[in-house]
Amino acid sequence: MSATNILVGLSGGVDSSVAALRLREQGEQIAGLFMNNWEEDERQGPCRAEDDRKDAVALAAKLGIAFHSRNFSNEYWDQVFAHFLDEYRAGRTPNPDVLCNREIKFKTFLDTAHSLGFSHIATGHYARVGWDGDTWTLLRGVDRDKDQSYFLHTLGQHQLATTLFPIGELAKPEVRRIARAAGLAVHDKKDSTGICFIGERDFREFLSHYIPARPGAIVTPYGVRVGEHEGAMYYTLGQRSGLGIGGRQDMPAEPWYVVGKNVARNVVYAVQGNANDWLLSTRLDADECSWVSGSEPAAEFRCTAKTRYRQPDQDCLVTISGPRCEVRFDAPQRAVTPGQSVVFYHDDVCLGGATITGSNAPGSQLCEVMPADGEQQCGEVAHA
RNA sequence: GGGCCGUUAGCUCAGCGGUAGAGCAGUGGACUUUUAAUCCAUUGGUCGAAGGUUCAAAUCCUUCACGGCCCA
Repeated sequence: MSATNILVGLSGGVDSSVAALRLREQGEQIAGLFMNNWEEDERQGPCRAEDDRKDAVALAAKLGIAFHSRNFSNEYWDQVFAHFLDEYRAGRTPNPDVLCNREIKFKTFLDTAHSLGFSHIATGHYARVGWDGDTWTLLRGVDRDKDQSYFLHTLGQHQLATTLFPIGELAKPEVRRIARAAGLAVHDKKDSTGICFIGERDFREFLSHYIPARPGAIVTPYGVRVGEHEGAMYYTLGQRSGLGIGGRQDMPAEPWYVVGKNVARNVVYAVQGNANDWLLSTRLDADECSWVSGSEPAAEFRCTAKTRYRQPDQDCLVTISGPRCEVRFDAPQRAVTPGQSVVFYHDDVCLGGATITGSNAPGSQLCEVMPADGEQQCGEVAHA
């Protein structure tokens, strides 16, 4: 690769550090940019973003490259977080990191790089960019366990043409080994998890700062009140923890799972057993289809898909209709959740994805099949 | 008024002479750049109360309290 002018997104973690290191060793002209996209409440505790920033600064110094810093928190709030909250209010379960990549890392950051005179950007994602002689392709990271292509499925030709993923060919242990060999202080830094830029949180507590609690009933699909929740929008399909439902007479001693919810009536439906039928679906509907190549592979095609991150690929048939698509799975899927992304693959190639709007899981039909008398049942159970 | 059954961790229950267990819930950790799931670990009880029998009682006896059912 000829010498290009690359701006590397530095997070202060191992992955982006090694990404920068590799480019540097390849003789590329690079600079680093650290972004701060979330203003901490900073009530107490050390500010993690500040520590990360120091790590990024130290790395840039060690590599002898220019260091830039930007605060995109306004953009993050407007383009990612506002939508994230709207989705929760509407009872769906959004995926902020998919949006964050589309709106911040591969838009705001990319634009910033261009305006600073850089031709390319690079990040520490576990994914690869390919060229098939005609179009750019997005490939899974070689480390199947860390692959992050799921979060990158909204990238298109424009982004991939100017993006490098220097560690996409590496496995995580190798990345750490390289970091240690190069004497990078962050070689054993813990992987960051939680929402990108926001971090690991007690999720319900975090959400409650933006969406006020609204206690209501947890009900079986048959209308039996089995517990109380803090607000239907705080729960997601398939969720077990946080329901607080103990033993009940005449019911098996199995854990309870959310199988449906009705935000308007503030009811959460729950059933016992991890893989109960109420959670299983064989097809889903999705909207906002986006294709890496720029257009859908065909009006109808077979491929594999993930309905959530780190899920094994599932065989399916996709049927396109405009911006929407329908996905039929060969085997039933558990807890297909509106708001999450369904991402399509042909082997290692990520074709694109879409936002799930609904499925044919019995539990997800509960809102509709609980009409007038259902209303009554819900009111009844409130003081049962 | 009489009879029977029950009262053990937050919840549902097991233990039925040698000073307590399970599932669920909860908590912590692992995994994980969403939310989950999953896995591992773990907190928690003066066994309704008071007497008595016994070397020893959650376990036997008596009384009381509170539930539930049945007969009048």
